[in-house]
Amino acid sequence: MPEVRRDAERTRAELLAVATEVFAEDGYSGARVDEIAARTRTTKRMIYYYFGGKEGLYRAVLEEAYRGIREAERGIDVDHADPVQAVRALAEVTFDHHVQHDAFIRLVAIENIHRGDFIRQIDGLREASKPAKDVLDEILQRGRAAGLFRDDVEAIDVHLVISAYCVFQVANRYTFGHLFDVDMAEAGRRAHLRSVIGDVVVGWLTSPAA
Amino acid sequence: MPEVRRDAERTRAELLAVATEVFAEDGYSGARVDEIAARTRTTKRMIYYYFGGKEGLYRAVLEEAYRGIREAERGIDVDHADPVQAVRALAEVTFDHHVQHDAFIRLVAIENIHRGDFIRQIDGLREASKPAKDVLDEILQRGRAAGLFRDDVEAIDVHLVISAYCVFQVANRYTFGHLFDVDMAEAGRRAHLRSVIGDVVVGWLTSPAA
Amino acid sequence: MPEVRRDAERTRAELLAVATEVFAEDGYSGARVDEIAARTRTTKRMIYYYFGGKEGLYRAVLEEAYRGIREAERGIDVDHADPVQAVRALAEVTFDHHVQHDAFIRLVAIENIHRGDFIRQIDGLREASKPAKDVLDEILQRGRAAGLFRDDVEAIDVHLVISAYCVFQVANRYTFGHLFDVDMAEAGRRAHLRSVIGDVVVGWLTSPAA
Amino acid sequence: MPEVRRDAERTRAELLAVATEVFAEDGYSGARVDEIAARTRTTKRMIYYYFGGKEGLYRAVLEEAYRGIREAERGIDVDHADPVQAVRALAEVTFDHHVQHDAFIRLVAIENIHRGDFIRQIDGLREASKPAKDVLDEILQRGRAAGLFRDDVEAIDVHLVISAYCVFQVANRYTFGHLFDVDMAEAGRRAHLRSVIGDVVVGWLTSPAA
DNA sequence: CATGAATGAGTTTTCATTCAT
DNA sequence: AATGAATGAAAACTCATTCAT
Repeated sequence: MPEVRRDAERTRAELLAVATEVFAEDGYSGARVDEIAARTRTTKRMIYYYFGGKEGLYRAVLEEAYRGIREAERGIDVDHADPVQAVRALAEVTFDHHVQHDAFIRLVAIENIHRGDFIRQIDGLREASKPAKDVLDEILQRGRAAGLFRDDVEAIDVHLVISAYCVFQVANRYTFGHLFDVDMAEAGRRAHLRSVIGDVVVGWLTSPAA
Repeated sequence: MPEVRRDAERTRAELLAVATEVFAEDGYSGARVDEIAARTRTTKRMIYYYFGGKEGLYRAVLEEAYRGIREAERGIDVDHADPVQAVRALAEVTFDHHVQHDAFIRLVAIENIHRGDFIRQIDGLREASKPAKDVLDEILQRGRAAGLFRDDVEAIDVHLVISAYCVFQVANRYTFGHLFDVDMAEAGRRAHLRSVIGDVVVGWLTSPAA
Repeated sequence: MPEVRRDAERTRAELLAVATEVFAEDGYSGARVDEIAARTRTTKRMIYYYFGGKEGLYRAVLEEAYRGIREAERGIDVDHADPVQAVRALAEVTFDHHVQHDAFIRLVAIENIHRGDFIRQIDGLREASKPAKDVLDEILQRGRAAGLFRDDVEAIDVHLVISAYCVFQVANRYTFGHLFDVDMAEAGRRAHLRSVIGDVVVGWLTSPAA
Repeated sequence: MPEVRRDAERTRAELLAVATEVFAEDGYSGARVDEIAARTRTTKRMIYYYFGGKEGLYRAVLEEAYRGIREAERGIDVDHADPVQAVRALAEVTFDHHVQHDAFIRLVAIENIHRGDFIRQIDGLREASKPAKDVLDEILQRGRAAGLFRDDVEAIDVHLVISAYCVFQVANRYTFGHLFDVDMAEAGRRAHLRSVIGDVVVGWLTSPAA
């Protein structure tokens, strides 16, 4: 394996890692190509060499971030026999996952500000997102079959409820925290927040259908 | 009545209105002072005259936006005798409210990217946010007293669940919609989404305490 | 006497006083019309009304400052019978005068940066400057007649030596003080500096002609 | 030897040279970044690249100017055996030096208008200024030892007297020249002015102590 | 692959001055 | 005589990108 090649990979990876931080921190427009390069062992020129420019770098960051997240999600395994326990565990694990991936959530918020213009250009992302829903699907089916869950709720809706809660509690913690004078990141409060989403989903799913 | 004074107000207001649009559209860094001025009957110079600069203008936009939203919220009135009906109505009205104030939600997302640096500098916002929680408080108390609601849930948590759902469904609709191939803004889907948050909250609150 | 007229005078005088401070502080280019107006009870518009603009105001400031200084100088009276005592007294009084009129000296420095462009436009200044030399002339004549002073020194040269020393010690005190690590404005140092110029002039004048 | 590197030096040096002229001519506030760039083979952008901004450029100009002057001063050599001749020569050489460095003196005046704010930020300037005093110290000591000079005069005071005269005669020549109707730069006048400072210092130092 | 220098178009900000009343 | 609002030209500064080596 040519060592040059390896350096190239390393350079690319370093650029990507730093760019992820900077874009997550300052947004697309707020991020500075100069700053990204400066935090690296390489020079600005390499951004153009490897990624074609600022936009290409941002796209690469977004893609890499989604891939990393999906990878991490695959590690999530919720094989409780009891569907109620399973869905609560899934909610909690999702919660933890979001807390741990603050930078990713910021990138997603930024991408939404841009109306998803860049994410649409990334291939294969949709496929990678399927498993998230499939796991839920399976739990819901078991729950319904056991007469534990109401039968008018679809996996995508449950996923939406869980995602919304988990994302919001990280992404909007500054404004929400300020307005209601709570520190959303403080340990005790976090534990409480974590328990709430489980209660919400279980309470909802186990209530009688409308 | 001095007409001069009124022109000043008009200039200021126009600047603020246009700036709200532009900041919501492009973010703080992405917004261009030139563009804001160009969409106005005045010149760039007036931004500095009235707001001191780009940052001052952004701050004024944020403040004005929050004030407008709180004002609108005060119009929300949910006086159902039945607590269950009341909380569902509140969730749905909140949902509608968010759908209607897309620009505001974008501003809030932008402000969270900036870690709430500017919102903290605006006085009196916290006070204005209190009513939102108070309305819920009252409904919950009635629900608990009637033995309809579980008694281990606080108003702030309900508010969080509702807000998270309503905000997410607007703010993250581009990425979520893309990944799961749904148009979050399409009428039928919107109606469904609207009914879900009611189900979630009612199901949760009427389920047995943990 | 119409009161309006009096207010006008007061406004003009206030503008002039503030402008003197600001120009002396920041130089011609560095001074801000807005700042001058803001420190006044009137508005910017009055600067244009009374002085035609920034330049006119500066010219008025310069003229007024020179007039004030010449006025003050006329109060200087050195009628010692002894020419040696007289010239020393004059040097010391001049020293004190400069120390007291820091702002004026700054204005003169500023005007010299502008190569005296504005001072040349002020009429009658030359006439007002004559007395300064005349006083010296008289002392020198008495000193020469008494055989105390060398006879190859002219009043203008003595005036130059005294002025140079007195002005420099005020005007250049920041750079000179910094480079040689002394505080030129400290009381003890000031007293010493004051005595030096007397020694210099007396020593020079009483030394044998070349 | 990389020619690229040399271009960088050339660009920097050219910028500095032109900036020196422009700042000396128009003062800090009066100088225009655009004008400096225009007189150069590079663009305005390079000022920010190399000096960070207008202020950084001004600071660099000031530092460079002082260094150049001190360098030139080191060339001044006054090794007359006779202390009287030596001190007169020093005064005259200093006079010539000031006449030749008009731009530097203007910069110093400008810096004093700014109360020495920038000079204080330049390291090592104090050290570089020491030799000026040391040369005088040595001459004075020899003069006192030979019984030629009064023994109550310190080197710093002599330096002040000489500097004040030489600087004033250049820096304030416009106002002084106008008020007393003399052309301070005319050759005959210059020669006379030059002889005066020698007379002053020698007369002073050789006069009896107070 | 790598790098420091350079660039031009754009972006924010400032300022003396004038207008309408 | 006075005032707040408004202006346009100019000034400082920034940024993504490219060049020469």
